[in-house]
Amino acid sequence: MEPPTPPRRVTIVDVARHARVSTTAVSKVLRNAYGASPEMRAKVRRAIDELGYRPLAAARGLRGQTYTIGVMLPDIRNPFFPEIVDGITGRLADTDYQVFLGPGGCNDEQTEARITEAMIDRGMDGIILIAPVSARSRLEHIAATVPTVVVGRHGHSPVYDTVTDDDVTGAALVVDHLVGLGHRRIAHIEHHETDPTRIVEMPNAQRADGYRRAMQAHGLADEIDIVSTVYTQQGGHEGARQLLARPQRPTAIFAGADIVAMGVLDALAEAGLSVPDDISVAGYDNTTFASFGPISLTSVDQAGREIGSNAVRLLLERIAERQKTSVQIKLSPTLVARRTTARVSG
Amino acid sequence: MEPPTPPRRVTIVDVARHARVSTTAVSKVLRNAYGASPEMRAKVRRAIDELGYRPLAAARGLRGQTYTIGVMLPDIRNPFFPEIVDGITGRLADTDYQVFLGPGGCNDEQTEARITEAMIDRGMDGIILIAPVSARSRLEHIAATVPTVVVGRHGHSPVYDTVTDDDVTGAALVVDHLVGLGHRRIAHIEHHETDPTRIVEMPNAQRADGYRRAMQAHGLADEIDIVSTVYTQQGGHEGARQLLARPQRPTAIFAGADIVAMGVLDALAEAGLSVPDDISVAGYDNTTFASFGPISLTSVDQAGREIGSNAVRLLLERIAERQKTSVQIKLSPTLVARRTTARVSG
DNA sequence: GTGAAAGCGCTAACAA
DNA sequence: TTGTTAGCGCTTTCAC
Repeated sequence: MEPPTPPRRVTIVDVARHARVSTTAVSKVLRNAYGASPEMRAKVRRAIDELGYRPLAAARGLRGQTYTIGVMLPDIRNPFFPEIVDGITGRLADTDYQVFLGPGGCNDEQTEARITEAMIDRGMDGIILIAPVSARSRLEHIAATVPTVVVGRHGHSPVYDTVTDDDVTGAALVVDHLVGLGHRRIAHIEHHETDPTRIVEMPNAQRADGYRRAMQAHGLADEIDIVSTVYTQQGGHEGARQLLARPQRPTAIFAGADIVAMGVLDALAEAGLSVPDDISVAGYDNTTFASFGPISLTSVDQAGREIGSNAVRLLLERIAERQKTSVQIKLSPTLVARRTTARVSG
Repeated sequence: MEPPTPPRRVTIVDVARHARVSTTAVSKVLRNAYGASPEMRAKVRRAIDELGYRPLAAARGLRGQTYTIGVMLPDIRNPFFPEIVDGITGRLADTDYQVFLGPGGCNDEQTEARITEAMIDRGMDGIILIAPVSARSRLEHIAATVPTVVVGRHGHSPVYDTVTDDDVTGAALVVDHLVGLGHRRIAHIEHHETDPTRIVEMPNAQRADGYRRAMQAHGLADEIDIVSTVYTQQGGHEGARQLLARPQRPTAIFAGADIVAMGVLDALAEAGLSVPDDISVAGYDNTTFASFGPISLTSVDQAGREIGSNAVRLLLERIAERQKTSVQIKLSPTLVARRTTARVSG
């Protein structure tokens, strides 16, 4: 027979009694707070170990902190996000904080709202929003309630910090690379954006903009050719089909995301075109896909770990100091040239 | 100037006052508990809406439930897990429960312990462990503390429910398929397992076993050829290299996971072998990789959504009824034949 | 430096 | 059916 009721949890009172001190003293030791002598600390620590005591976060949260940080991921499937999460957890490994991931519903504002509310309701000490699609007013509302860091979305706000990668530069890296290989007819597949505020804040828009500017800088303004679909494999497939139907088809396709590039490769294979001999392809994000040998996709690396660890750093600062100022960090991407791009033929 | 302090949260007392009822009444309405007239319910609901009240989960948890379910993922990078998570969140969408994901540290017992403890400390009402690697005693310890469902690990326990896919059958599906295509020298790449209890409980071991048995059933006992590496791309690469070094190399390789198959394809490409003309390759899990056109990997589909939704169902049952019995659900996989397997040549 | 006591927001006995 | 009241486990004044 199993014990029908789980054994009662060890509480701070048990520890206090066992160490022959007050619960206040134990609490102070737990929080490394001022007002406990070294001897007292030692006594309490021993009692904690002996009883196997662990504080109940929910109870702590009622007065103080829960030592919990929520990370909202818009799409667990996107292979770029694990990098960011690693950066976050890595930096938090030595602290008392614990990370929990809120599974976002693939770029759906409603789901985002539900998750962020759930995080706030659970007393999370801070929130990291990764590539949120919600309206800026929503983000500011969240940030007014709980310390917040927004990742992968441009546009400053006084109430939250941001960590982004320079998408304009990233796009330029790709264009420079392709131009360097002799390409001129370089097309771009972007994620279609309608919302006016998002149009400047979302990375996809920035990439398209970076592409446009870089093309102009190379004197290729007339060759600018952008297809608007969505950042999915299907979107890439569809985009490539449209580009292949052009009277003069491009010699290179710059997809706004690796997953889009996958769809492009797929469509090119169906059309009987070989990469990179007939056409060059580049992606963005340098996901696991990209590095995988048989694919070997030229891509832009965003240094996800750094993004994550910077986000945590800012968040902890915000939690600790309740700073009035907001910080924006912009990291620089690098190009990873692989086998899907080559010197233009013919 | 922003308000320096976030506006005080609306509490159950505010709602009670606004609706001119007791806090008990509000609490009952929140929990759909017995003992509130329809009129009272209506009054309270209105007050809740007007004030925009949301209960604080931490405070609820101190006496009752937190309406939070924790899902431990051993490896966010594994593209099979999102399917399971979708199945979980899908079934929970209409309930008051919210899911949070604990990012596991890639099959590390220490990290698993930390995450599960963190979940318990945060008063989660139930826990779903996906493919945990911890010792069975650890799992039973967790299950004794909080309602628990274990996914993707064979072996029954009276204290937790399990949902698994029939890995033995899945492996047999692959072998049958390959034998049907005329293959006889079919090799398998497995994940090396040392721990004696895990050796029977982990899916990888079951797949290897299924392979062995299916080979025997086809009278190919002498052709059984297993390479032990790990379930990673490198593991697959390494395994394939070992197999290619055989005096008589296999005509087909059955990798224990899609990610392993990726490494295999990589190694074969390096060796100048073409798939499936020179050699057939099959994976397991039917991840996004597999379905991707240029790869088009034959694989075994585990119906992740069903696994997830079944796990939640069992967990909610356990939370509600504190049942003394444990349930085991075993789902059946299906084979998805694609272009990496073909009739044996020569 | 230390501890008593109040209270965080909610639920659950128990009275009314 | 309704409301009163006592906690849940912790942190935080505020005395000492």
